[in-house]
Amino acid sequence: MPTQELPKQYRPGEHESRIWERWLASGAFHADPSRVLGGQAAPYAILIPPPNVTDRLHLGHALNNTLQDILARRARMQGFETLWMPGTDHAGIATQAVVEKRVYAEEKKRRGDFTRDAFVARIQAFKDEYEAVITGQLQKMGCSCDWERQRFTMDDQCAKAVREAFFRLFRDGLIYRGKRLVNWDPALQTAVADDECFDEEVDSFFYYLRYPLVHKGGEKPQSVDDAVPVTWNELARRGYPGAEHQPGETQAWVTVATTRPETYLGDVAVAINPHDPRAAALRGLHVELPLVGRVIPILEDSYVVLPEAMARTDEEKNDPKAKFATGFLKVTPAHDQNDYEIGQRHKAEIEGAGHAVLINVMAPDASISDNHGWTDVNDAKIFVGLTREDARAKVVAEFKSRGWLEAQRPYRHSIKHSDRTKAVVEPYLSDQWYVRVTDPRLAQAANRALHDKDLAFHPDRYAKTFEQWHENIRDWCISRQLWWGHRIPVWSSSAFFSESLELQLDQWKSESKIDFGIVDRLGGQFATHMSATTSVCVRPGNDDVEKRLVEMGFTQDPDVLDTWFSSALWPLSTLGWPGDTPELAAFNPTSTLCTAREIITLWVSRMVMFNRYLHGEGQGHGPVPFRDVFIHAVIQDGQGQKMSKSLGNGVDPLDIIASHGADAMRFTLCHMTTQTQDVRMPVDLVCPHTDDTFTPKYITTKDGYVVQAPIQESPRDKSKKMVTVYGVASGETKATPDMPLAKNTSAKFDLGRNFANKLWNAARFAMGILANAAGDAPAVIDPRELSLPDRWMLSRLHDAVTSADQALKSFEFSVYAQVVYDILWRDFCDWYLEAIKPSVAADPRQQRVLAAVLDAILRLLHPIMPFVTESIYEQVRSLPRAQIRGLTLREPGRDGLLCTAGWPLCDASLANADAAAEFERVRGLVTAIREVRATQNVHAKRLVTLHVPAARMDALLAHESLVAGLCQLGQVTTQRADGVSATFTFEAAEFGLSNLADAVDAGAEVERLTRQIEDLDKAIKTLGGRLSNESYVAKAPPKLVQETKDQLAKAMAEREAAAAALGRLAPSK
RNA sequence: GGGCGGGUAGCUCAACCGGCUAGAGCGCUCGCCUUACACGCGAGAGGUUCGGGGUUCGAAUCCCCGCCUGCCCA
Repeated sequence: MPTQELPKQYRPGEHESRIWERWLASGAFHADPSRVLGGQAAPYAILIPPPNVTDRLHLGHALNNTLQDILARRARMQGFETLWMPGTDHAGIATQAVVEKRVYAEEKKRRGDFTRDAFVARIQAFKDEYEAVITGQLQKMGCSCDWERQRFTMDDQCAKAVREAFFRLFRDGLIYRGKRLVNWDPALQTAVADDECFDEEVDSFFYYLRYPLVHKGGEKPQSVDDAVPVTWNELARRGYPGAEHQPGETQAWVTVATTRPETYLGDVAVAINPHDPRAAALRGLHVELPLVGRVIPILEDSYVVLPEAMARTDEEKNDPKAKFATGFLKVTPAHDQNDYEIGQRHKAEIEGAGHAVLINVMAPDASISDNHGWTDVNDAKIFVGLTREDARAKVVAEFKSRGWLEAQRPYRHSIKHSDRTKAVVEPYLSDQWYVRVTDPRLAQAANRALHDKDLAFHPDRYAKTFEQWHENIRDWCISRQLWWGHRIPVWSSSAFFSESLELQLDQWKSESKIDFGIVDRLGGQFATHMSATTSVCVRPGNDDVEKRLVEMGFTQDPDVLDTWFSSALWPLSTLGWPGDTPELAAFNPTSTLCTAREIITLWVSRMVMFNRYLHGEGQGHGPVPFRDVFIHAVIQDGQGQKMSKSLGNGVDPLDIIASHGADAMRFTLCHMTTQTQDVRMPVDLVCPHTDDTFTPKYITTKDGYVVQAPIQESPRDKSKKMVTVYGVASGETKATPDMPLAKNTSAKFDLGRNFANKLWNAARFAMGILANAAGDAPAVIDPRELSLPDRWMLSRLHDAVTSADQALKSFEFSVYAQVVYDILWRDFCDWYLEAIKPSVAADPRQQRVLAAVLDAILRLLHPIMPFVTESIYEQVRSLPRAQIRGLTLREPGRDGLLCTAGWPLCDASLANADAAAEFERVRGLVTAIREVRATQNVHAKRLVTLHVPAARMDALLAHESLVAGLCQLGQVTTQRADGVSATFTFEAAEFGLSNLADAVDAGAEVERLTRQIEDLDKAIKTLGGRLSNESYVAKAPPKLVQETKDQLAKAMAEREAAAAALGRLAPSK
């Protein structure tokens, strides 16, 4: 295409899809493990953090994937066999919830109206839809993934890995069944997820219950008779504040405050804050639960809220619970999440008192029951069988009648309810599966990777997050009461086994088809007696065994695995594990993982543990899944709120690609990725009716978030409306033909758009020169033979490549963006192109340098702006070339594509300090002349005359035409300017400019010179002050002192020259 | 409660080991449609580096105290 026909602006939409097709057709992104295994290339692999199929990607994902693509493309150009593995995550809870909502909204049907298989099919269809959307988004962004290898965490290959991993962990005793509190809907008798609940304020009461104090009896404390009452007199002796005011010889008590008195049946302790003045006096004492007779310890735990009167700080005083608190908290671990944690923290003390930490006093329908873990019922049998509401009334009545109810105060608070049934959600103990990550082969193995330097975080402070997580890790609950996910591969039976059945199971076990795990909390490994359950895990690929088990009366666990279980296997499953595949051999361990902070514990940690446990020699000694983990910033909206689906403030990358282009988006995102800061992204809307960009109206949600109002008016025509992403996401509005969805945009991306455009035009200009140029140049050019601008440009190129290499090596993405910005715009466009304009048409060698430098810059920019660079490269490639000694530009490997060309390599010989210094002088002089021209309003085209002090003429002569071209000089002379002229100082000498105009604005000159003198005076004062400080001269490094002296001398000389010029202009001053 | 960040120009962010008159982009002011680019060119204005103490010849940078703010884990 002739250059003249290239449009003046780079229009991304005209290039992106064509370039994408060329890339795909070339197979450039497809990795070949055999090249690694055959030793022809070193591997470089990145695993995509698989996005949830729940929703479209937003700008946070765009950032995440841009960074990965930059790393992948550069590695590919550097000659690594590069695999960027793409895929998506099934995101169990989130996806199922989204589909349930959608199905209800559209068909008014609930999950229970479908069979499990039918409903899973609906989710599957939803997943297919969003997987396609996400893939499209990534491809539009230019992501150079190996698309032929795309995976999904629930596809067959990943499912096999999940089954095998579960089997091995189960077999090795690292998976067990245990109890945990879940949100329980007693009406449906099922667990519900957090996002299936809503909070609602209800009017209720705080009840104040008195528990009598006792000394625990002998070795069998559960025997009520052994407990000895504690009297107020005794408490007074122990220093209990206020005890002396109580009737001395009667039994003392403590008062707990609770909103749920019926749960007292399951209390296992009473807790007090260690800072409570009463704590010391109570140490070692117990209380006896009324009617139940259970003797339970008094614990000290700082979770307990101090009553208002004892609060030590305003913060404590302002705790809303402080008004109601007594300082004593009943601890019911089986019926309250916070109490559960207190129970875990004080396990030993509670068990030391002779009973379990978890005492469940309810049946699944939330009625009081002694069949689900409660044994010491005693006189409390009067409550058994009551509903939780009736039980509450009766507990209160019983306490009251015995004088144990101290008070009852109205209290309004919010309570969790089930979406479906509106029933109050009950924290309820249920059976769950766990991975014993506390085993040293898992958690410790992960930390060892850090200490052995097999694994590194960037920035490295995140290593601490990783390390501390593993040090404090708790076993991982992996079961979820959902339908969407990997079904737990365990079949159980509580039946009595015949001998032949046992033989059959043993046979399968010996063939490694199944394994027995830890069966249940009773701990039986083998269950051949009635009360226990036998659970077997079936290895993948034994469908016949599964079938037979069902025939024998076994049923498969209905739960599915936590999504993170399959994500944790991502480095293995995507590469074909448990198969012995070339991909696995070539690319695991992978090279770099790019992700966000909160993922360190959720995902990074688990991948490290599983890879080390399951791969290679395994058992915690296997390889790490990746060597470097880069943690990048979080993109917030304009208000500093994190982008999220629920807030509806996520910006679709396709919107930005539409307004600015993919390259502009990528460049800007990369430019924002500094090491410490999260980034804010204020967005505007594009009116779908008029294409105007405008700032939307905002509203504050009831939760206090600031979001775009659901409906917006067109700025030019108020009658035209549109809806926002928030409006749709919140369900408040819907897009219609009259009211379409408005796209987002942000002026932030102008940076990248302008930069892409600058590159486009620089290339357009260079092509214009080079396409028409004639003349022969040597095939090999030695930089030493070149002109100053050429030598300088090559030296700058060397510096830029070195800096870019360093920046990317240390994952400093914004530095990389900065470096390429400066080399292209500041160096290549502002100075180099301007400098060679007069000479390049007639200088074939300079033409070769121009072509080579442009080519090198395209390569340097390709990872961050792949589309525009590839488009330009289509033409640059065909230019006549010469080898510039010291600069290596390897030819493309496939189809002439830049994405397969070599990363620029600059020999140290290209660095040229002399050329840099010399060019810097030219630049200084040019800038000084331009400043005078600007002050004097000299027209851009007017050629002015430069008057040079005779002593400086020789130095200048060599670069006269260069300077002349850069600031429109007509003549250069050693004669003094007479008549209409201006003066300026450069390198402490006085220069003149004439022929500026018909008259010189003396006032402007005086102002400029005066300002200059003021600046110099300031500098002289600073520098002089530094030198007059004896300690500075004595203690600072001599080099620095000398530097200061030189600077001072120069400033003083400049000041003198400027003052002289000023004196001539305005002798009176 | 534990851990990790941030507070620098009107805005968004830089500033390596403590050392350049604290930089860049946007915005602003002035002049230019200078045949690559007005998504541009040239020239400018703009900062008590959150507050207070300390260490040092020298502090945006290190230490202590305080204030504000974000995130992760519990």
